[in-house]
Amino acid sequence: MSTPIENKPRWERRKEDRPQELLAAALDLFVDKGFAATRLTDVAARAGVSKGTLYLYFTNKEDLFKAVVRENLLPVLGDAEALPDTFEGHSADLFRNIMLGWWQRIGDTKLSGITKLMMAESGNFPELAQFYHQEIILRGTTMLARILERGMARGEFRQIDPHLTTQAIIAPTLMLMMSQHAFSNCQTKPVSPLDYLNNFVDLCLYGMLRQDTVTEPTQTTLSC
Amino acid sequence: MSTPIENKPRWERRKEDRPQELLAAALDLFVDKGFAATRLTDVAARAGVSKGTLYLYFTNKEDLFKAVVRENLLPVLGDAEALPDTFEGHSADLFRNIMLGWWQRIGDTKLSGITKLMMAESGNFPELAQFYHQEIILRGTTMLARILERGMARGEFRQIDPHLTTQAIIAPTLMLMMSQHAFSNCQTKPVSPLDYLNNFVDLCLYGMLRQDTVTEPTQTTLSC
DNA sequence: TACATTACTGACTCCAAAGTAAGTTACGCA
DNA sequence: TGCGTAACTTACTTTGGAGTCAGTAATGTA
Repeated sequence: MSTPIENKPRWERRKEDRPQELLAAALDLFVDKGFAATRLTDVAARAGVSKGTLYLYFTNKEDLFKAVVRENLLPVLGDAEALPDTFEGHSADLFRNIMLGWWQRIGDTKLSGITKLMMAESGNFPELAQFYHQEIILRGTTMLARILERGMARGEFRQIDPHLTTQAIIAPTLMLMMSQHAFSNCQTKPVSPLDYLNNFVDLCLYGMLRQDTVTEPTQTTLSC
Repeated sequence: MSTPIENKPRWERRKEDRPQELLAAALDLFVDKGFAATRLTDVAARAGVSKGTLYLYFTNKEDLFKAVVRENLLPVLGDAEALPDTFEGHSADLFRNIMLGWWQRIGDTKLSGITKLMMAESGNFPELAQFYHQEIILRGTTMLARILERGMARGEFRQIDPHLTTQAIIAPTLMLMMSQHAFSNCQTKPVSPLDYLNNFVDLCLYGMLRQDTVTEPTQTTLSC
């Protein structure tokens, strides 16, 4: 209980690790409270350093914020994009694979908080929003659209509008990420993300109508 | 061009209208910048009054914020909830009606911004988040679930999990609302919300699979 | 037209958090 | 073991916006 002779220094020099630790702490707080409501003192404290140290590695609050978004997202790029090219098999399976893999790699990670963050702050940081839109949203939609086109080309999917449908598919995934970080106190019966995703994939593939009563949709909205 | 003799007073007494005008101004700025980044001076200026006037009608910033959310949402409640009881016809039509009506009455309105706002600030205002979750999200999901159950009861929809599917349907609607207020500079090709919604309704009803190849899903996820 | 009332203004205080810089301590190296 | 460097701390200054209040002017009333 009592502290014996402590030879431990009051603090250590860890120049290499500080940035990452500060970024991780900042991500947590930004996601939780938003950009403006986050205090840099708290970020520093969570990273186990003082505020002054933070300013050794980041020039100001905005710089820190941008670094949080960029540094966390860049490592993720490109992994998922290869899969559609090499996959052999029914497009429905490819589709389900991609959705669940996405969840595993990104959604079920601290990274999911960035989505909520960007949604909230995109108006205040236009160029950063541009970056996010270009590097994340656009890449995701493009990859999905290629899967839909693959399915149509192989006669496995009916003729659908790839652009609109992609948007419709991305949306619940983004929502799922965000709902991990919002209304967390309110969820009377929290939905299991995996159940949710699987159910959504079924909905996309099979629709809601009974098979024996189904007719092809009129597709008044196929506008491209 | 030159101002002639001006008898107009420098300001008017409009006790009755001020609150609404202040709320409208606050909604715009809160949605745009978030709670913390919004300056009350700007809110007052946008409403055409000085900051002091704002404090005549609202006790502080948080009070204004709560009023923005509550006052804007309460008038909307209850309208849509009656429809499913009286509707006669195929559940697919009822479903499409509800979705498009919802968009018309709420989504395509300034109210849609509140969704983004609550998503971003729910962590900072727990009781308000509770209110929103209870009075908006829960009501919406309940109504939708009843439509799904109606469809299943009448043999028009296949057996699906009402809870999960409802969540899956609500999500894109919420996203659509939010995307009206985020990344507005980035949309290279902005999607028409109505096209998007119609396409999504088709996706929900008919799925993606070709009808001649379709088989009933395994429904591994029907867990309730 | 003078007066009373009160909606409204705007300059003020105050505080919290961003940002700074002088001082302190860990630690590599002779 | 002592010295020099620089990673880190702490106490400081600055800034910006929330909240206040004494004063001003619009409007109803006699």
